Amino acid sequence: MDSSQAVQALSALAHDTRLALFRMLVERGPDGLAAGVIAERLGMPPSSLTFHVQHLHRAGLITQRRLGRQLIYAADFTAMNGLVGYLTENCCGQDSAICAPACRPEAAGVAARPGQRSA
Amino acid sequence: MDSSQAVQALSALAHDTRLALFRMLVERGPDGLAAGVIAERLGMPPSSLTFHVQHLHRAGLITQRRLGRQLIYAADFTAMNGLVGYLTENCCGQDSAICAPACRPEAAGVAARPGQRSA
DNA sequence: ACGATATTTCGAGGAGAGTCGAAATGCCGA
DNA sequence: TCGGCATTTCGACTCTCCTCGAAATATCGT
Repeated sequence: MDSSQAVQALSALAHDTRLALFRMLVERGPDGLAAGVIAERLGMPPSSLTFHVQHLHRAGLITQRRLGRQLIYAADFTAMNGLVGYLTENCCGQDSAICAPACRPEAAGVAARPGQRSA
Repeated sequence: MDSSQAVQALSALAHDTRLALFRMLVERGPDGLAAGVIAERLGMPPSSLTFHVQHLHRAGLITQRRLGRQLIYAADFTAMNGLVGYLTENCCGQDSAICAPACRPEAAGVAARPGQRSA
């Protein structure tokens, strides 16, 4: 991931609606969610949803697949992975460790602590 | 860090100039850099620099302190820490590990590979 | 083939971001 | 106190983002 890709991904996530949308897809996992369902949950007209979904798609943060007459969107964990990696390596200090809360081995084992993923 | 703060931080970082500015401050470390120096390095007029620097400051990503007649800006690692933590916990899947490249113990040792921090 | 459903594309409008020169503010040295 | 340097504030402009209704496209069931 280069800095231009990072800016695109950051920009895609830097909006209330889109961050909520992305988190919804992350929670849902690989199954993803149909555009209509997302629009309804977010309470916005279909055309507005398309705008945001495309923004995230262009940034490579979500995937799109067709299921009958529905379009299913799902979070692309690999891409998010890349973004977090970029931020950690380029924006968290050279001697690392300064900013590595995501790197606590304990956290990996426990994972998905109920209290933290409030939605 | 709540989602509104995350959006503000992401938005602050979601711009070529500001991402470059922030990375410059990260490289520089706690000593920080004077506004004038940053403006010169980035090749932009002082008033434009102020605009971007304030954006990052409002988002809590950088600190400001006065040194004589200069204003020194420095990266706030705690804030960046918070952002990366937020993204890891809320946008990387509940069973974590899915998106934890920042968690390779080896990476911590190597860190800041010269080739990566190009611009 | 036809009607219904799901979603996108198009077009227009308003709101906010980004840019920069000129003027104002804050701080230093003499 | 006065001139000069470092930086911010102000004002105006352009450009892109966001929003949403209406029309177009794609797929399914009959």
